[in-house]
Amino acid sequence: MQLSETVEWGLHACLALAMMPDGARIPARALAEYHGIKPSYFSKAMQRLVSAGIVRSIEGRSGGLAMARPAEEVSLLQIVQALDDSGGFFRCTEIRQKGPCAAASKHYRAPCTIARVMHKADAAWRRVLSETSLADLRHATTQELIPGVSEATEAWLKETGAVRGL
Amino acid sequence: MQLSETVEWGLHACLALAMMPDGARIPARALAEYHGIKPSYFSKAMQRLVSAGIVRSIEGRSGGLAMARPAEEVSLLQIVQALDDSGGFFRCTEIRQKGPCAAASKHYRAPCTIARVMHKADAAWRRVLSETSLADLRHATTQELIPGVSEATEAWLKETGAVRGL
DNA sequence: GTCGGGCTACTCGGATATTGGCTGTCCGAGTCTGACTGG
DNA sequence: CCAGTCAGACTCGGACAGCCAATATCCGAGTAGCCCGAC
Repeated sequence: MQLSETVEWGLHACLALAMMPDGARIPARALAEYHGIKPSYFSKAMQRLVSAGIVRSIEGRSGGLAMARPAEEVSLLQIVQALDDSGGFFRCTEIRQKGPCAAASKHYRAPCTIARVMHKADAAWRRVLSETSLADLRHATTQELIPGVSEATEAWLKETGAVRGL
Repeated sequence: MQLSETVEWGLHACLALAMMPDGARIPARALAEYHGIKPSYFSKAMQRLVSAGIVRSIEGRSGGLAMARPAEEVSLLQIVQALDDSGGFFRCTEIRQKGPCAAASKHYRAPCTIARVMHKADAAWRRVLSETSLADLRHATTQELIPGVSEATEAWLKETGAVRGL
């Protein structure tokens, strides 16, 4: 089982948005091209982030995308869940109640032992992601820049005029 | 995103097998019926556990399934990975190297910050499951038995003659 | 009575359809920009 | 010179196909047990 590829896209996109100065916005098409992603499906992922209140979309001719909240108030878990949420990896279908030897459903109040362990693992996974904010990610990324990328990015943004609102 | 339903089946099946006395075996068909699962696809899940070395299959007329190893030596992670393994939930496709502003691939030795956090979350998930053995699960289950199920199970097994090899 | 052989029934294992959801694409509604026109 | 108006182009958002993997099913190869017959 694997997370949707849109999760990776959304994380990189949010990281890029969080690095832009306040008030700036960039069209989804340009953001996709910058990451080498096909824009059509990428915009669908951004839609989900918008409806989740993480990303803000500005319409119109010089519109684009921007973070809706400060990076400090956005956890990676929120991003991931907005893009690929099924309420946890493990879903207990209560098969212990389904066999020919099951008791009355009245007796199955507490979750079964298997579900408890699996949900504990799910919680551990979510915990790591909820404890990391987008600002943490941004800080770590700026600490280990790849040589030349910042300059190339700035030049590319200037050349294409993708960033607006400054 | 969600784990395959076969994971739940496999966990319950292994728990049931681990509760049987040594030397006993039960056909996959009976094990599926006991859990209220359609046998056809269930057997495919059991196949994977067999090829992973977790479950042993005895062929022939009075054949069936049994644990291949003691329950103490089987972690839940092994069961889950045998049934639904994709090498972790998050897969980094290195999109940071794919845009028009990427540097030479020589400079991307270390994993990117996003992948690092996601892999850390994956590790936390796997850790919980690797620290729980099937014997732990069996112990916890016997501590909180549902009233009447043990008796009904024993009667059903005797009635259908599903268990062999005693 | 005992041993051997063959038959039967039952098991697992893999080859084969089917379905649901993620992936990928497109076009329409809405809106901001910018220029043009009139005062 | 300035304000109002209008056309234009570009944006997001949702509706519409395609494809892959998980699901579901079936049948065949193989084996252990059991019955029968011969010695």
